[in-house]
Amino acid sequence: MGDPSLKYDNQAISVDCTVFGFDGKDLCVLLVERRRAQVSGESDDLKLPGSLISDAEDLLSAANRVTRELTGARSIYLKQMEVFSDPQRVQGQELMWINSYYGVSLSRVLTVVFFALVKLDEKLMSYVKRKGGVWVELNSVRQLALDHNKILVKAIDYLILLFQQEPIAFKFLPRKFTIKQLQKLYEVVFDVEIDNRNFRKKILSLEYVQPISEHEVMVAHKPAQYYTFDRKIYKRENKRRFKLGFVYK
Amino acid sequence: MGDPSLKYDNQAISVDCTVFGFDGKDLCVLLVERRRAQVSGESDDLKLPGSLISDAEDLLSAANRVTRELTGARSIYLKQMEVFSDPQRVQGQELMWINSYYGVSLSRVLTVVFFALVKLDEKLMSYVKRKGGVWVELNSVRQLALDHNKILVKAIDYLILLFQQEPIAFKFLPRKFTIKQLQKLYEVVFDVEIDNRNFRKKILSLEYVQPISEHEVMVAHKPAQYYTFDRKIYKRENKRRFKLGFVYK
DNA sequence: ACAAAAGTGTTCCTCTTACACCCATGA
DNA sequence: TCATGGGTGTAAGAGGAACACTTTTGT
Repeated sequence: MGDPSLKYDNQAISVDCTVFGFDGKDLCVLLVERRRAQVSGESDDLKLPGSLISDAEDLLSAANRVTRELTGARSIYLKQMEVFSDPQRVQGQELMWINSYYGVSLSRVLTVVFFALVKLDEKLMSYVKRKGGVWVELNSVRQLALDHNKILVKAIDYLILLFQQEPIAFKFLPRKFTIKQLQKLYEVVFDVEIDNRNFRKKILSLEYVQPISEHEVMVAHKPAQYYTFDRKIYKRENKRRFKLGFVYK
Repeated sequence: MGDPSLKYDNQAISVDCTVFGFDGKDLCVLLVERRRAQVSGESDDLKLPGSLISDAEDLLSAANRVTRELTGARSIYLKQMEVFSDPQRVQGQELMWINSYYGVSLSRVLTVVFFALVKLDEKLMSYVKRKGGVWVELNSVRQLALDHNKILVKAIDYLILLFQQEPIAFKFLPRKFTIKQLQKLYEVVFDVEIDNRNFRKKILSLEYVQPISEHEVMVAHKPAQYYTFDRKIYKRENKRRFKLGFVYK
């Protein structure tokens, strides 16, 4: 038997999702209002969408359930990020709220944070609005419920890291996009200005970014070429050749 | 109240630790024998060290507890990796074993995998041996208990990824090491051969790897210079300048 | 003197940077 | 015709890759 001085019961697990979107200008995160009718007076506040998980589901399914309910989208890019496990992370009023909301009586809740990326199109925006979600530009996020500010900070770091490891930029953009849109996205994520000639060269050298025979229409300037991300080519070309670059600087 | 069709009870969380070490020649992982006196006949098999977590501890503390018990070492590099949450990941005999071992009755167990690196010195080796742990060279790992082979595969991927992001190589090596030792480590991790002239140049260009006034002794060849990892310089120099390299290839 | 591993330099090539002007369109 | 953003080329520099011989020690 395990160490008898330890107790192994009464813990619950939730998922919280940090859903990011790019509106062409800024990075936004999806938040929901916490309904706290049961809890005394305080004004409602914002939190990341989340849920306790049920006996039968794994974490990814739970995260899919949460994001689907709020956005209507079925195939969202989702990645497990980190577990927040401080036994004191939820207590007092916060814990009471969870217990009353879910009809349970837990003494602690661990949360597994998922990281999600969506394309912010009209359809999705209006679905989210109907469901009570709000998109908040990252620099405008104020105090969130629970420890969700802390979670968001880590998720932003993780976003920047992932951008360097996988071509996830395209998860943010419509199927057809211009190089300028892509550049703007990189500029926002890394908070830098990028020379567009160099950026073009770089992107055009990636074989998995393919021009399509379509241009912008109805714009008061030279219409931009549309490009598309070719997943098949990416998968094929993705063997990187040997370089000493893997030695950490 | 949450979706009343879901049930939120009877779940437990464990940590499992993939502890890696480098013996100068190979990468090894720390395994323990599962004692299964209670379970019928089968021969004991190997697993990753782990434990259910208790009500009062967070995950990192639990991982520290597990690794400390087995290695005697107090300050081990530990990093949370991934949660394995398939509701069916542990069932039947495996689940019975957990329930009888810990004196609980759970219907599922999630596990949070931690990733750990240690310096394989004499003291640690003998402590581990006394505690019943074994170091197994990565290519010699056979069938493990539970889903631990799956976990190990992910942990190895993660090791390779981390090597490119942080200078964790030094966590494997003694305080003073030779460039050849460091090179061998990179060769094993990335499974490549590295030209030693180029590798030297690269390492000597890193200001945080400092020569000390000490050389190998009692070797039947030109004694190698010892170097050391200077954490302070690393922290200071760690602002990388802007490069388009962040655009994913 | 020999075996064994440490240590050293140069050339070529690729990738990154910095930088300024013309082009196509709608209004 | 003008305002707006799209699209283009070149030269200089930094870093990575390929490559073979000399040095220092113990035996």
